[in-house]
Amino acid sequence: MGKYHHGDVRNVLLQKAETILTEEGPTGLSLRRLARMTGVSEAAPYRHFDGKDGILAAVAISAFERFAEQLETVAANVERHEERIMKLGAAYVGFAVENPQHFRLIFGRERPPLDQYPELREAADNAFDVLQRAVTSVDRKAEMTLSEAATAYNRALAAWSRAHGIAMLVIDGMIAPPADQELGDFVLGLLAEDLIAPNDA
Amino acid sequence: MGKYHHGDVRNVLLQKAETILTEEGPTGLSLRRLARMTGVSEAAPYRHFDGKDGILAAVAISAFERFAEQLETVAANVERHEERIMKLGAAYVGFAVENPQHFRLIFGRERPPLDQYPELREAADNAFDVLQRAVTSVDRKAEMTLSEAATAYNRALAAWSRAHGIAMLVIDGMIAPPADQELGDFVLGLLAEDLIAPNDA
DNA sequence: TTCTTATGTTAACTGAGTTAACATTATCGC
DNA sequence: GCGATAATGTTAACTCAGTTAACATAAGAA
Repeated sequence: MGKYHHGDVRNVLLQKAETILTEEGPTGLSLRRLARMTGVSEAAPYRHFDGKDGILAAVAISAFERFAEQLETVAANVERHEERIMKLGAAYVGFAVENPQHFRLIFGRERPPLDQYPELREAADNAFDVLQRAVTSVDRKAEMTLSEAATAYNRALAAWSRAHGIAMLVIDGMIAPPADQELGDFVLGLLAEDLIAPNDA
Repeated sequence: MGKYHHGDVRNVLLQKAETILTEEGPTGLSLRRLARMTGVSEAAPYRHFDGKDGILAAVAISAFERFAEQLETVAANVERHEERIMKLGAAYVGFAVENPQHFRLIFGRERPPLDQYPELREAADNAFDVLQRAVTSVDRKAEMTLSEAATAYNRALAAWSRAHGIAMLVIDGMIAPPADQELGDFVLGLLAEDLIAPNDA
């Protein structure tokens, strides 16, 4: 005789969903299990979310928001352009390492289709905007020629790719920092590796 | 009254598994469906594979092999070290773009655990060896100091990360070549972006 | 108060993974 | 050739997931 309308089911579901996602990833997240954990009937979640994708979308949205916030903070607090790119990359990888499941959720194939969740699309766009602005904005406010702009854009993409690749390989356990090195230093080292001119033959 | 022992079930299953994986990814691949497509009972696949992970492992192994082959071919046919890294990166991304589902399978979280499939581990290790050898081997066979070796290793990781990041972002639809550019040129451009010394302030 | 909406319930359907129990065919030692 | 054994196939069942329909009750507006 579960009491009807305890009024907070949606939030509780979201909360538990966060927990499960963090611990086991989207595959382990099942609506039935969620319902059981919440002490509510197995169909109840459907009153609050548009099926499994719906709940994943909700979680993904908040993940995108945290992600964007963290990047924004870093970007806002570093003056030099190069340093900003580096720190941003480190923050990018840092988020991935601290929240691997969320990172996978927002980038991977399990992410609900953006077309079907406008708020999700918005959250995603916003996060990428933060990234892009932070990377492309240069210190001096000189006007750029078209080709300079193109170069800046490509450099942004290249930087993003670099961070993304490191993040992915690290959370998938393909590469790891050597025993005597902190993760942060390791990442910064890798990011720097490409910035240093390899002007050998 | 399906005839017993038509003798090729395993291969047919693998074949169909390839097809489904290519078209829909690992989620769409179901043993029951596979069995139905093959015209065999729904439990039959379990005689040939160790459950779903087993069949995924088999597919992943062959994917790793193709991947390694393609990288090897590229690495073997380019003399200059820098050019080899570039071409290798392009091939890496090329494989991902041409076989996105396979690429995801061998790198992603759906990949069966390496611990449980020794042949899979072997295939994986082999592919990464190819990569690493190709990237770290330098033209001149000078002996390296320890710190030089460490640098070379880090540079290899950086190059790998770069290619991996581009591959991921492209197959996940996060970045795309501009309309007037071929994918290959686009990728080479991004790869080069980091190799060119950005020696501005 | 009564009508409507939101939110909860139970029960059912579908489809997946997996296993057990059983049946048939190959194959190998004799 | 023949019989034991392994390999390979079958059916039937179990569990769990997602999802929906039909129904019940609580809250709030008219």
